[in-house]
Amino acid sequence: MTGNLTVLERGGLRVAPLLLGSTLTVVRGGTAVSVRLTEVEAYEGQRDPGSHAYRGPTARNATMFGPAGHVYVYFTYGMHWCMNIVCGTEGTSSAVLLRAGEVTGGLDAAVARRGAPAGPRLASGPARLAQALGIGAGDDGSVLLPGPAPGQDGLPPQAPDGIWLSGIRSRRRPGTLSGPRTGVAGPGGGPEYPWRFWLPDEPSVSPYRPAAPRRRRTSRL
DNA sequence: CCACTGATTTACT
DNA sequence: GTAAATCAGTGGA
Repeated sequence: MTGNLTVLERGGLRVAPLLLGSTLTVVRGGTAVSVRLTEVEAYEGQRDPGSHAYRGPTARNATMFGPAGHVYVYFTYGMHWCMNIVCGTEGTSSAVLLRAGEVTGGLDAAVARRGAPAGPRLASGPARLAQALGIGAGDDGSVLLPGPAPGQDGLPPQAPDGIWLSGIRSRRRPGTLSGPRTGVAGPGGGPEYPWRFWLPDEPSVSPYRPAAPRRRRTSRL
């Protein structure tokens, strides 16, 4: 199974459910961590009020406007990194946010990075997933490589640094669930955009949470 | 279990 | 100036 990633060009909304159950492996400095994806969200560029690309290209979202098969990584809330896979044709700014997964390889490294015990919460939530994988500053724009990483599935080890995706489906798995996106403010977070997808009966799937009500931050008197 | 709060920085208005 | 595709901790039921 070589991994043909041309399916990503179909766009995030079509691709998101196909990513469920696939395996993402990140190799950094000789350490590999793998997750089996259980929860994702699609973002559809300038036609999607919930997307970072809704108001057009900026320095931050530039990678989203590039070709499919690259990684869009953004920093938010002053401390968290989140990871997307860019989909669609170049210029459409479509992407899929990777929200949760089950750690299937490199458990010790994932536990060390997270500073949390092994268990279903280790990579449950987009920031936890990115942290477990070692994704952060400098990974935005990285290329996604097809197929299992070297060292997996009987391949010889000694993988160079890289991000691999294997096992993407060509058809949506029956029983796949969907609903409104988590933490998205405004109309993009409503039921008109049920673009969050997850697998049933997976403990790593994060609980749904509506956008946080605006909390007063300055001048508390 | 649930509700609420602080953390902490960037990008954009 | 302010909101942000979040998370960990606290306190209460």
